Amino acid sequence: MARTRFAPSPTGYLHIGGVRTALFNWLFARQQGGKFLLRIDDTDAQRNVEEALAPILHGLKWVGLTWDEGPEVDGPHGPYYQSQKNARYQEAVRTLLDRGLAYWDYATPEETKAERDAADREKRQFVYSRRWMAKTPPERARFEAEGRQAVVRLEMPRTGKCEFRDHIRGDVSFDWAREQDHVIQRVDGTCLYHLANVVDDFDMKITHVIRAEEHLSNTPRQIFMIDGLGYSRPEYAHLPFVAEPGSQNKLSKRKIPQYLKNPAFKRLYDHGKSIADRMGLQTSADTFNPVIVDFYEQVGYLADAVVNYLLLLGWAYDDRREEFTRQEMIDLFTLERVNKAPASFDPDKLWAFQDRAMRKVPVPEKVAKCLPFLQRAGLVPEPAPDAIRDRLARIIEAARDRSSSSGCASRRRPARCCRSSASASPTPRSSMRRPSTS
RNA sequence: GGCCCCGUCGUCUAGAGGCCCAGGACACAGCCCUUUCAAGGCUGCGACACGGGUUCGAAUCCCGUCGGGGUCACCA
Repeated sequence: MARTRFAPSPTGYLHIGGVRTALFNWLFARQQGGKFLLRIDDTDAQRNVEEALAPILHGLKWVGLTWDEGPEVDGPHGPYYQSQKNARYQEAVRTLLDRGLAYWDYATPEETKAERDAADREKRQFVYSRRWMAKTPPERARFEAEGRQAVVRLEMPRTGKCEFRDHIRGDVSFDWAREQDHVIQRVDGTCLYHLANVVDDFDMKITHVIRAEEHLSNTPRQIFMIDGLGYSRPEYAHLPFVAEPGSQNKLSKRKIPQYLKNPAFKRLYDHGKSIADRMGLQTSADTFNPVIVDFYEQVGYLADAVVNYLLLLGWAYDDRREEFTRQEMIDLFTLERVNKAPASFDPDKLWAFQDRAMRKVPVPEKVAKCLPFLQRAGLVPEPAPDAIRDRLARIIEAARDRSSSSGCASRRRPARCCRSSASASPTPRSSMRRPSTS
């Protein structure tokens, strides 16, 4: 049975690219009749894991990517937080040590850095001298007598190649000699990401590792541990990045000012901001940001439209079909059809999906969807009187095409939207605009 | 810089040697429909990074170049 996972670290927000990674994992698991798990990669002990995790769980729920095992639902292969598994990781480290695949290293960070710098200066590849390597108790005792403390490093091969198959990239190979003796356990005994990752994937019986391309070059060291620990290798699929509008750079939540120079991105942002302002929402870049999924929920997008758009970022079914229901996505998705090149985020196209999807929403549902927005904006009293509901329904009914097309593709549309959502008078006109985007 | 990955219209993509002087979608322009604005319909603009091969034939295979990205932590 296929088991996939999405393993975010608790950063306090859910990146749109992360949603896509989660989506692909979810689709694959659902299609195979397998399980989709959520695991929290918090080996780097943080104080407010709970607080930093909440937005991520919330975002996944909003887009409907439910997990079968993980936080809140738990499961038979927990815990699903890496911070709770250090003993288990140390056990794996011991195994690697026992098998001679890892060693105690007594170099200080300064000494390691000095070697690295020297290699840099001489323009050669850095290879650790293993000068402070200790593999036997006497060696350890000697270094410890000097007052040194040890980390555990992998003793990586220095010849040969690491080869593996990737569902998206085909056969990939790396020279072992390029790999470093990576640290897997810190001086304080806590373990690092790669080790934890490998152990968890094994403990959780993950069969397919579907993750972003940035992990492609991390794969050899993980495979080294997987093989060393006697685990079986999962299948891999390294997804291309979601790139910035109009470029190949990885989309980043910190570059909003730069993205705002892109007209389409600016339209997307301004439209959202005008709605947020009208409702008195906080719009600092940390929370209100089109690179973060929350943005779309706050502004009133349809989760299905966002998901449908994201599905097409790096994946296509054929040369015609672009709209899919959840079930169709599940039935039709294949890793083999995922593109290799990075896909840049196109705000206009996202908007087109939202617009089209909105037109299909029945009036009563639209009323229900936009009511909370009108209320937050102070245009409708909190328990909405029936008279207002009726009137709202009639407004939306009467203006259906218009309101659904207020999100249409014309350049002026967003501007008009903004104007109307910002307008204070609860006239039919102004109140029917917002629904169109809610 | 080393290594790895990638390279079809502005953007997302279809294309697995002849069906392609390259198809669809978004955006853009124009026309039709329409009391208006939308929606819808139609038309247009617009790409195989470059150079060599292989082949009767290449976007598709091979080599090189160029370009872009990723990665090289006691981060994840």
